[in-house]
Amino acid sequence: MSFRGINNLALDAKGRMAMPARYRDRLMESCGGHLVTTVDRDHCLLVYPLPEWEIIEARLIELPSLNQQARLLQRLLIGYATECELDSQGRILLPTMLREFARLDKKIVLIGQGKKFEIWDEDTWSQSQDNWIEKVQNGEGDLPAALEDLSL
Amino acid sequence: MSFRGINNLALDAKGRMAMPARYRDRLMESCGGHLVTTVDRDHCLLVYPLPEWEIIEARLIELPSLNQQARLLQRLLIGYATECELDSQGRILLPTMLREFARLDKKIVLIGQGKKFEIWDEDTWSQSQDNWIEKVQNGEGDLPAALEDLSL
DNA sequence: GGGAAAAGTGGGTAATTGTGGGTGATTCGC
DNA sequence: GCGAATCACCCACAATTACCCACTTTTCCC
Repeated sequence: MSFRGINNLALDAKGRMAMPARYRDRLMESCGGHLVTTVDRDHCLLVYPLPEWEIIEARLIELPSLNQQARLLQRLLIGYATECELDSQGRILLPTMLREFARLDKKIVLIGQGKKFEIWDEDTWSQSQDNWIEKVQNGEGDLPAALEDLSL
Repeated sequence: MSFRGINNLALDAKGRMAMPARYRDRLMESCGGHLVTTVDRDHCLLVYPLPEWEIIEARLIELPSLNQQARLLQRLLIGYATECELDSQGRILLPTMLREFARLDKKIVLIGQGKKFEIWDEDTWSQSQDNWIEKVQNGEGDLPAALEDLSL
């Protein structure tokens, strides 16, 4: 069972985000409301249920330490990873450092992405999106083999 | 058993679409009225029975996370994917964000496309159609291998 | 063609959800 | 040890959503 869907939300003055009600039950079941938030290369935030995060983290740690790319990934993802718990009203507090990293203003976008969520600043999201659609349509960039014969 | 046929429909003031009656029985059987709506690159919406969608989604999630193209596709398709249930009158509510994405006005077109449906804004639909026919006639664009030996 | 049934359309109400803010407790630094 | 800042919980309001009912139009059958 995976997370999907897009939500327009707002941060309150304290930097809290209300997790949409439709996800809450599932989150309480799968991780007791214990979440981990970290950053992504394209300046958005990632939110994992703790157990899922631990798998990812383990994989990251095992990456070859001498590889430059691997080290950068480790520093970003593990470095910024912060535990956040759902409060009694189903909100999580996003730490200041993470909000700054993703340049989150008041209006944000939360999207389900399978095992995780992504959080975007609304402006960043809509700007990037126009870009993507263009790119995807023009077929810019290399298609991984797995995509070549994807039938929707 | 696949969905086919084209339907001229209208959204009501709340953004709901009445699923044509001839599909309803089949939809109730195959997924209990549990549908998933998401977006497509050329600004229309896709509607899948939940089980069908889950297959697609699983494939998308397994794509390599470091590939740019794959991430874009995931964000669009999984990000926008929203569960919609047929209500007691056989309608589905299309979320505001999806309606905006596909620029749906009042008059829309619903097209059966095998395992899924496509929803277009009526104007977008008729314009695009003219475009395509022209392009196909002029033989613009490359044919992927799978199309080269397609026999109609 | 007339009647009945089904389908499409519209709207009201009540419950849920998202958002904002206040207050007390705790923690951290000085 | 004290003050300031932060954090967690509580309550309240506003907007949205889901559910329900009623009306109009079309279709199908007799």
